[in-house]
Amino acid sequence: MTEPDFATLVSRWYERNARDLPWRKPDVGAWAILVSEVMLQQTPVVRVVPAWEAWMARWPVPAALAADSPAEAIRMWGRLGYPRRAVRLRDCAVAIVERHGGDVPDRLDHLLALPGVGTYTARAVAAFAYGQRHPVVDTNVRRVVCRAVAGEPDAGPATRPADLVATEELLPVEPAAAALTSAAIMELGAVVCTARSPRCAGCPVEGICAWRASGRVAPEGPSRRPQRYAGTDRQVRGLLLGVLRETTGPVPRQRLDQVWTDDVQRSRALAGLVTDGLVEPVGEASYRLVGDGPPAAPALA
DNA sequence: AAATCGTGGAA
DNA sequence: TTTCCAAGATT
Repeated sequence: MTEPDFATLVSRWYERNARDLPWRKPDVGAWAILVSEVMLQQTPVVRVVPAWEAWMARWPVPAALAADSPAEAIRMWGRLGYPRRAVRLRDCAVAIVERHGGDVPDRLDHLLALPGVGTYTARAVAAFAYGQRHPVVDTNVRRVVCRAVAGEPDAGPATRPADLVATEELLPVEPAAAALTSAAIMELGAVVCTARSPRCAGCPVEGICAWRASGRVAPEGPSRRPQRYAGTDRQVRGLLLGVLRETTGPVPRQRLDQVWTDDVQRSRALAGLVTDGLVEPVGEASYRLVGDGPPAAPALA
């Protein structure tokens, strides 16, 4: 008899240890999966759970979100971060209604064509919602595969085609089993094979992990580029949006001016929010979240 | 292809 | 206190 392979070991572990997340319930549809995947982009699970519950209660189908305003989507997004995702998710709902009759498409190419849906999210939906056999590679999977298979301390900065290939080779042939395996690898990276202090004791693949076998060599050199936040345009955008989010309708520019003293930076941040479709000018000296109120008066004849 | 884009909690 | 980083996408 042969030893269980990587996919089998991780899948068995997952079946006993998977977290009980709401979007993993057996009856959730593709829309629920899609919403969760977008919210989880760069945002921790613990913060997503309540936001996802509220979002799904309000907009249980794509058509419901598509019929509401970007402003409402931005408000419901709350403080999940990267609020462009809220606008894109609504754009995505509109596209699903227009192109696919209101149903989340199951084809990878159609998914990839949706706003805010990239390589990871498209594959995640195809696999987790529709049970298709596609490698689903996020930062967790990249790290796990990089360590366990290649024996390297860390993965590259972004998902590359080689990562998809390396992951695909680990998946079982049967589509449902492959999808389960992808979820399992992701979960392993999230709770066991973590970035900072991996808990190798209790890892289901400790015995066949290349990184473990080589003594868990540390990453070389100074880590990645600094990720400072204070004083950046991002912070200013966040402050501006915070005011607009908590106010209904137009906000006088004079009030927005109070969130940041540097005129140049504040103006640049506000212009960026407009460019990104989050904010729109109203009249001469006011701004509001996009669609937050009646549309601008049409030109009179 | 490197930069940009929020937020908050834990180490 | 500072630093790290958490299911990426877009340009």
